[in-house]
Amino acid sequence: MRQSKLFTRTRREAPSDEVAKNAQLLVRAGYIHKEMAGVYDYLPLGLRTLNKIIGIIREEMQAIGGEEVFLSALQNPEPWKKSGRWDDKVIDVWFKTQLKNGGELGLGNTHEEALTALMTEHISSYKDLPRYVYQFQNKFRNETRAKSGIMRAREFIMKDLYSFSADAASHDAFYENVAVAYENIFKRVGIGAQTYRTFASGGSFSKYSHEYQTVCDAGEDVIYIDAAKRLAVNKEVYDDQEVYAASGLTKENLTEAKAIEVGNIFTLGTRFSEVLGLSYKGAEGKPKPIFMGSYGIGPGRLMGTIVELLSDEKGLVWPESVAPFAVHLVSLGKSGDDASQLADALYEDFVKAGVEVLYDDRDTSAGQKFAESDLIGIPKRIVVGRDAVATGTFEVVDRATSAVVKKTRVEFLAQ
RNA sequence: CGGGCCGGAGUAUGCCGGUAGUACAUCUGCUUUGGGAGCAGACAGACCGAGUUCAAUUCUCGGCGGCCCGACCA
Repeated sequence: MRQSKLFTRTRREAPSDEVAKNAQLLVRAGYIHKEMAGVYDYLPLGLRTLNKIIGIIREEMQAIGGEEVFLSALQNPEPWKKSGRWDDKVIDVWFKTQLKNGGELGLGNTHEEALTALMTEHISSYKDLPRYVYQFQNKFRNETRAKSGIMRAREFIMKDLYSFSADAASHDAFYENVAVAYENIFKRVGIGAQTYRTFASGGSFSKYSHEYQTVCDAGEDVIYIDAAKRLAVNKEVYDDQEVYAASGLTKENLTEAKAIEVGNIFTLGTRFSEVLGLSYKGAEGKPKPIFMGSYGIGPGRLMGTIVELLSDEKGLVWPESVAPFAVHLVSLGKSGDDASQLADALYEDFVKAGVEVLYDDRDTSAGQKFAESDLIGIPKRIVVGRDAVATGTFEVVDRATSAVVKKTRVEFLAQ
């Protein structure tokens, strides 16, 4: 798209009320806007990156047999009362509201209840199993303290996957499939090397769960890592001997680090299926509760994590896989002159070739364009100035490494 | 939820119990155009309420909002 048509502006300075690096840079570059504490809007560039992340997650969910749905954010209290989680003392982050006629509603903070209740209409036999259902939905959590920019928000998008299996053994096999899919996701968005499968508390559901923790000083969690085994232990279970028995880790070999929880995988067992009546008939005709799991990734938090890890003093630095555009075409010409006409032609070529390109066609100074381009963080910058007009070659600058190569228009078109 | 700090043009910030100053952004004109250009001009501001005072943006209290530390995070 043409940058002259992009409504967002960049800022030279970070807002005084943001300390978190992710929020400072994303606000400065015009990716997000803060609506209130813990509530952010995604602007055109930010939405493109968010959708890239969502696209990668979706591909990996499809690859392990996930079926995508979109459940409502408004929650019927009934299934929550059956599971015992409607009470504010049980879930302290509830946002609740009323219907005009006085009935109560909740804003979904997770979807185990709603989906489990829904699936009772669709699963009744062992022949219907397994089922893997996921969605991208906004979650609402009335956090007592929102913090860290988009990392811990009160309204945020979450990919939540739920598995419905016949028994623990088939559940365990799928659980490992999800683990592989998650590792693919983190690798593909550029944080694979810093992300560890981490043993964590299972809460009220099971003995322990797994989190995916990305090592980063901005993180809220403390983990203990065995780098060779690519495994870690969350501080909350650091003193739990069962974790070491299950993981094969040795406490003495672990090193401490701060980390961001970018995903989690949970065994739920029959905790929800039993109270909500989700069962199936086996071959012998007797009803059995379905064995469940739940698996979350917050695409917004993932975006913030990528910013925390990869950005530099000049601004954002996106991996190609999640960048809002593949190419930032920067024209140094003034509208109508040779350089500008050359840039226009190259832009048209890219558009025809299906290359995602942001074209800075504005009449502003070169310095401002470069500074803004660095801030926005698109992986490749192509500069069209006097040199390009004189030599027919374009300077291609790599945002991450600052490496420069020269290419002709023919070479671009051949790619 | 406990503790601390903060609230001023669109953004960032200096000073101040007595005419709210600066930079950037925006608008106009001229000159510029390979690293957030220059000059001239213009537009634009004290969260809400109460109290103290001759006088409050400034001090005090309350509310609302924001940030940080801690607790919490199924």
